[in-house]
Amino acid sequence: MASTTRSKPRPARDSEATRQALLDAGAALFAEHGFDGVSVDEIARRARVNKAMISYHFGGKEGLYGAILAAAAVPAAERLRELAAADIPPVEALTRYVETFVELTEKNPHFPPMILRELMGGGRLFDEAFFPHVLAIFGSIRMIIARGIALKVFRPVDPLVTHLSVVGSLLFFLVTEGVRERMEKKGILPAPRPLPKDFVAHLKDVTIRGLLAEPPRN
Amino acid sequence: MASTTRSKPRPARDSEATRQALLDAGAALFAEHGFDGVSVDEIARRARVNKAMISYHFGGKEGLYGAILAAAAVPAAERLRELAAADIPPVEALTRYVETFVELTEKNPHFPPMILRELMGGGRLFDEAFFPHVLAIFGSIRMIIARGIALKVFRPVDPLVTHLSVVGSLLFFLVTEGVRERMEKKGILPAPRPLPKDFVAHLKDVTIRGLLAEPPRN
DNA sequence: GTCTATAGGCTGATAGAC
DNA sequence: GTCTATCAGCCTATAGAC
Repeated sequence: MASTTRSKPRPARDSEATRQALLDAGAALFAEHGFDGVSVDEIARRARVNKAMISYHFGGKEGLYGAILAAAAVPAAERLRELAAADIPPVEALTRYVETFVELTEKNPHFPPMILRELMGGGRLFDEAFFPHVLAIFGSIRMIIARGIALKVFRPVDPLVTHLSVVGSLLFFLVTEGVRERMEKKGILPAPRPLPKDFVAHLKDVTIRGLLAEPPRN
Repeated sequence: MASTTRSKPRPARDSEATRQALLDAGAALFAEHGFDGVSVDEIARRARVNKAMISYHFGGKEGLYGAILAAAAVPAAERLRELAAADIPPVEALTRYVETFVELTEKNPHFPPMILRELMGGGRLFDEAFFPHVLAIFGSIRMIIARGIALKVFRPVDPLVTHLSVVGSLLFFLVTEGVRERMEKKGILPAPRPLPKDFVAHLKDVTIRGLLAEPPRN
């Protein structure tokens, strides 16, 4: 795994670096413009790599796209699934879910736009190995909410609807950071640009208040 | 406005119908696949119209796209702006905002995906006549929230962050109806598919609880 | 207003040299 | 593993007949 040690005769110079450059360039471009909005020439240029390498390493444009999606979805699904399975009080679990989600997207800011595009579009990769991971990511928070209701910590809301509203507002916030940044530069943002941590704090505050069976003392 | 009366000599057979067919077909396809994911051939085929008509009536693919976006954004912005300007108690205004938003998208289900794609993407049409309307749509709810805070009906939350979370979850719900429909058909949806009215009810319930200065009696 | 035919550019993929 | 050269296919736009 630690790549070529530079002493053996045959193996190549830098195969892993090429792969990674393509994954990085592709993620940024696909997130911003969608699968159809990006050409393999652009990706190769940005990665400073020959475009034939996309076919060589990933079997083509679709293969690269799928690899990028999986590289982000698999670890995210794993961490969030663990969190949902752990025996943590519902309020804390919900909080940690949101924090973990944001933390994951700080490592990989291109994941939210890509997954949202997949949810909107016909669903290019929705049958393959990818779909179960999406289910895990969304299912985890749904389970946390359902558990909170079962324990009577939360009011008897609909878990499916509730998890959509929490994850939805979170995803929306994350995918629109770019617009706000651009608006701020133009000076047309009506208030200081909120940081992810501000949004997380708000979401925790308001949704917990909205869900709790026993309203907090003000 | 009532189109050709079929008696005069020169005017053409059905120009308005052609325009409308292109607007309808384009809206459906752009919403599902994005600007780059759709070819003018597909649009023309779906509209049962010759593709040269796109250039003739709208000056090209981009022109059609802009016309579709404006046709939905302009009336929406107008109605929501009125609502924000009216002197209505904050809780009711917030409720009506969400209801109006959903009602507007029932007339035009392709608007939420299109606007979300615009917000994510580099922003193809973001400088033109279109941008002010987006500002009005989002600004209206921000104003309602700010008013609620000023009147001490709502807790002193950040209006910018708060309106993002409300509109965000709403938009997310609307643009993911397609996936849930497909999942339901496959039998992999973990609960009965929530209708827009269920979601609206939930959003009203939970956000109002989360925002109110005086928590409601349970 | 509508349609056919076509131009000209760009797309993704690959064969074959190194 | 990498790169160059090249291909066939699709794309949008338009000139010109009706």
